[in-house]
Amino acid sequence: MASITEVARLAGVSTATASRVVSASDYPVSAATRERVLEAARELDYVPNALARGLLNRRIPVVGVIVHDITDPYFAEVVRGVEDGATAAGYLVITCSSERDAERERSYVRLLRSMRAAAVIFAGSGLDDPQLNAEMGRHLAAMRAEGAAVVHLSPHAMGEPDVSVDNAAGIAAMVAALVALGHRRIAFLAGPAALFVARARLEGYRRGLAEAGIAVDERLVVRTGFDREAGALGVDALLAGEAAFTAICCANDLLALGALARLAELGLEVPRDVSVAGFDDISVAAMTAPSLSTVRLPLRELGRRGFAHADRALAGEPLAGELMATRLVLRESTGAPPAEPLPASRPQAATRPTTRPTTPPTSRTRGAR
Amino acid sequence: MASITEVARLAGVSTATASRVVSASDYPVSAATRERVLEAARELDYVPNALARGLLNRRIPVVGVIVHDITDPYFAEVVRGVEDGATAAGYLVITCSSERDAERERSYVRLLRSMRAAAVIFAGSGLDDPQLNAEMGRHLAAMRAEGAAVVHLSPHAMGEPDVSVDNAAGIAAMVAALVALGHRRIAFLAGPAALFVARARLEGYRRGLAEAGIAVDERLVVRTGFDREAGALGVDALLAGEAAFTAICCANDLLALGALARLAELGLEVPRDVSVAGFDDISVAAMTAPSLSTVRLPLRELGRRGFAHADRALAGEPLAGELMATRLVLRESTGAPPAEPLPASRPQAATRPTTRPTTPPTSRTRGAR
DNA sequence: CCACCGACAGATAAGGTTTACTATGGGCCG
DNA sequence: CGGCCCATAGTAAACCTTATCTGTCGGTGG
Repeated sequence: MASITEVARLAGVSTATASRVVSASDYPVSAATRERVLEAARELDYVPNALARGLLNRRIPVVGVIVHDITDPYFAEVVRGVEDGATAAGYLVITCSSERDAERERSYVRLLRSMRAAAVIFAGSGLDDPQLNAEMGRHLAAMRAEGAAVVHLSPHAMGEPDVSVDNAAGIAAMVAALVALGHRRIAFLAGPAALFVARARLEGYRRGLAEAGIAVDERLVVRTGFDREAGALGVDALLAGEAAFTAICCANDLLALGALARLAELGLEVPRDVSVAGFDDISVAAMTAPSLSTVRLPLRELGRRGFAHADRALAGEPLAGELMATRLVLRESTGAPPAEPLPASRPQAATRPTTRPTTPPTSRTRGAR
Repeated sequence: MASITEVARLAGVSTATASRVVSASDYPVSAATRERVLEAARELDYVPNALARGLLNRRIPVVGVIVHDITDPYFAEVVRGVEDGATAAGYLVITCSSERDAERERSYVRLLRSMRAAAVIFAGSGLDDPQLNAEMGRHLAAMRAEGAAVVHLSPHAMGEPDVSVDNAAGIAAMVAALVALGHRRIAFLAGPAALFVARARLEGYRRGLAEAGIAVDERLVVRTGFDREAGALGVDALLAGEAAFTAICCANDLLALGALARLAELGLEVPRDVSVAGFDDISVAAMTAPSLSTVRLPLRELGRRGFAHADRALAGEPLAGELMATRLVLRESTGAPPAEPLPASRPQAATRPTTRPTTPPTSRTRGAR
């Protein structure tokens, strides 16, 4: 592997001169010398050693993005947005998928710190775990002190996100849309209680109902996970409960997709028997049957602005938080409420078969419930 | 930012001794000294500088994964598999999304080379572009010469992939399944002609038909892109043609999803009027209406084995190519062929409306065609 | 009792790059 | 015609870590 020393020797100049040419410094070098150096570099297939450069600059042009799960379309979109910005600015993007494991997240942050990454962008929301957050807080403070940028794109333990989406307003708008369709009894699959972003969305649900003058029935608020399986379980929990509902509003699309699948299994038709709404508008949402009413988040743009924020921080420019608007997307899964709300008084409707029935679910009529 | 020099000074030892302790070398250090050093490191919140280490080792514990598009679920799965292996082995994963831009891919490879990445894994297939591949070939040869591992998970210009999936056999199996259902006239949406993986799949299509004793009707082989939009266009092209077909086999799931959407728009029912099959089994495939018959690829495992291959290469162990089997997944989009094959003699069925009609597509009966 | 060995610690070079500082001319102003 | 500045080139230090080599000291075998 050719080093700059060899390039310099071949060109018959000092390493300093060679460095000035290949690193495009503004130090004056005569045209003839420059050409000789470039020729030598080409000859030797010289590629500068980013490690040596980084060692000197105390920083390497890399930004790390920490996501919960790279196979989740939400995060994939955000990462892509970060890449848009970062690549244009000459940075390389390192995607770190924590698999929702705090230990792994911590070790990624440590690794990024050890390689002097210029910035760390947290795409996902933090968990409310005091001990964990204390240690993470120390790490992040140290990174900032060392000149790196730290950006949060979702609510987290250390406070408000730097760039984010108005989660609460988005859910409130969806609740308002459901109310406009005639719903008064709207259930909410709230996601994990410890996840800050889920809290923000629950807050939006409460606000939406409050603005419509509807009291919150706590029995209709179901704590769940954040994936499809959790959506199915949430439906089961609602059907097993006593509180009536005509619509299910979900804290994210994956929950809604799970709810749709479970409702179909139970022979309930959407939106005739119950309306279902999601949040995020991941690309699948338009392709299900029925297609999913949801709230579109500008995820790619979120990633772009997240990087832009980091870039400004690195340049020492003044920073301001940003909150991006969401957009309501009404598709087929929402409609007018049924004459008679769920759940009907059939407790076994809520027991979940452990294996999927081999016969396709028969379409039950409402009267059958 | 504390360096090992400061740790050593605080502990009252030389940098050499401090290094031996913090880098877990097997050089003997007395227990008392070791404890003093560890205490000092804790005190100063010392994090070793990966750049300095890499400069010395001529390699940094990072593997780069080059994908076409990180938002494509296919690649997201593969990346996750690579991460599984890499994280366990102490490597950090850099995901590089080339956005199918050759220039960007080249610049990523250059960047990875410049930071002395231990390995580069190409998740996607190469394009048949001789000039481009010549230059890429030089880069990769240089990287290998410098001790880095280069792994291909799909067919590419430089020959067979190192670890891959049996694309041809998978498609052939799907063709056989369609034949078993009674289909004889099976169309194929083949993807981009220049993409090596698309060629392998086309080859599988030909083989499948040959094994069933069916001659290939070249009019039924449609060159397309590799995304949903291309699937819709492929359906249009088939309907505009003269050759009869009762099934559409697609080179990937995104094409099949596009085909399903377009067929629904045209009022054709799947599988009653025509069967549709995909390839990859991305997670959406199970959630569409009708759900998609497809071929499951062990994508996450592909990523894992891809890393394992790189790891062996770095350890200097002997290497052997691996070809992983696929699995047929028959869902709702395939069935017995209709009595009368498509296309019916209505040429305007193939003209695509530029905007989606505002009224939902009415369900036309077969007799209406 | 001496030579040697093992356990441990320190000094130093090397890895590749950039940059502040130094050096050498030639041209220009006085 | 001499001093000075500018353009250009070279020298060497610094970034941080680790491996190699050297040194010391207590102990052990002959």
